[in-house]
Amino acid sequence: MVEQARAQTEAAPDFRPLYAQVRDLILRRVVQGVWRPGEALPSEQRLAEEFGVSQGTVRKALDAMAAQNQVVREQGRGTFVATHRDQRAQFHFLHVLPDLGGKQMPVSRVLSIRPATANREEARRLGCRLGDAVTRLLRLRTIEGKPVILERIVVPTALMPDFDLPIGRETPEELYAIYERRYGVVVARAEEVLKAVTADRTDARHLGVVFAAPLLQVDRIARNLDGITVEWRLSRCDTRNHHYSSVIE
Amino acid sequence: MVEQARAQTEAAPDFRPLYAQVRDLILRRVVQGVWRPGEALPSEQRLAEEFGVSQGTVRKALDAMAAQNQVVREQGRGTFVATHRDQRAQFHFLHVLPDLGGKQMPVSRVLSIRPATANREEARRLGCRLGDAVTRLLRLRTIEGKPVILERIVVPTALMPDFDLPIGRETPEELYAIYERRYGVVVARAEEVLKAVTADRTDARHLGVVFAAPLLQVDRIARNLDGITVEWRLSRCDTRNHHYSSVIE
DNA sequence: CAGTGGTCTAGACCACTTA
DNA sequence: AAGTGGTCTAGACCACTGA
Repeated sequence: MVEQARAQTEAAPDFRPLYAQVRDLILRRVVQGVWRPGEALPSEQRLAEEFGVSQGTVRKALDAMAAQNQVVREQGRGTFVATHRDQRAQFHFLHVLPDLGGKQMPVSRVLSIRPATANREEARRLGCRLGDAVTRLLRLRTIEGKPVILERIVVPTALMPDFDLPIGRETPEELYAIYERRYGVVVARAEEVLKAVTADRTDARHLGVVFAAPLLQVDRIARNLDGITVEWRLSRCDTRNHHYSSVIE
Repeated sequence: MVEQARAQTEAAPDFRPLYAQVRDLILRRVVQGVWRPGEALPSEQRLAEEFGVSQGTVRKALDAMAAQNQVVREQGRGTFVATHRDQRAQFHFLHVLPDLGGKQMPVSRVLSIRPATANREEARRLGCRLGDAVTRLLRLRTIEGKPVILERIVVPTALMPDFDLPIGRETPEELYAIYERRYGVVVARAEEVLKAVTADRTDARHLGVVFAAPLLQVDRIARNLDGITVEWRLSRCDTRNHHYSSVIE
């Protein structure tokens, strides 16, 4: 197995546990698009034969991946590459919910979308160079008819060329599902920084709050399976009737 | 094993996987204080013999518990009941951090502490009856010398009788470590609801912000291993130079 | 029915800690 | 050296899915 790993990854002996090596080999193939989101992986037995390890070792690798939402396992059916086009994943990155009433997907409308070049802050946050091509997006999300979240989104053109969306109309698909379908870019992880801020004129107009009203700001960096930054998103939320939900366990 | 489980839990056949039954048996003993926080559990082999299952099944149960931070496993040493008196656990429930500069434990000072009876809201949040005895606590936390978090904390007297703390002085120990040491109450899980609010007079005075300044409010319900609510905490944070950090993966 | 993942077992060897 | 958890294997049987 170590030999096989070497053959595929370029020398460099690897003394980590076999299951960790197997996990990374599978992950690499997912990143390369050998198996696309939503598709089935080969069975544990086939993977074990291919990698020259026991089925139990493959199982441990896949269980670890399932724990990180990288694959989904279904008894009797198989193991599938995680996808945002899937009910399961819909709410994983959505933490803003109504105070009363259950989970419900917000309705999203694009206010503006246009190509630009990364300013200093965008370059820093996206990990690209100053002046690199990006797409800037302003989006309003409403929950149960009420405007709740105003989002300023920046994506690097290098990863998502010619990114465009219809303006004004309801966007039928989740943004991360669109990244995935159009570009094969899979958001696997996000880091969020939350602060309380005051509404500026733009916030106030779109969210229907008074100027300087308190808003919850969510600053999110989204990364793919490789850890590459694929989006910077700055959301401002009216939390009078909604909240950000977090569980620690 | 199913028979043994029955013998210990009172009839009721259990068709769940063995490892899940083993996990719950171990969890119950931890809740009952058979093994106290920080203490070592018997080895996998001993537990396997006692429960009449294989070592692999006990391992799967303990691995699942370790994944939920209920136990800590150390190669060559043993498996230990999780404790808040432990560097590892210190930051698990602390999500408010300085924007610049690494993690650092806040300094906590009690402003007031007094017994009371649960009002309607407290009873609802704590899951106790209106008028039940509680202890109310007002606490200020400073990070790098700056006041950052003002906390209103309510704990049920039923779980933590005669709860008291010195006022004004720096509290040397974490509150959850105190719950654990004094009462054997282990906080295992918390649900947080975040909103942006405006500072009232009390907030403004203690946090050094102007009246109506935007603050991040963190409303937390803390539960023990059994899911019993052990604390309601309403924190208001000045997020001008600090933030609430959240990772989604 | 064949094929998949889920559970459970038994045993081997390794890495690490403690004495 | 003895005891612990960590890794890896092999094989059995079960529960579930879909043709």
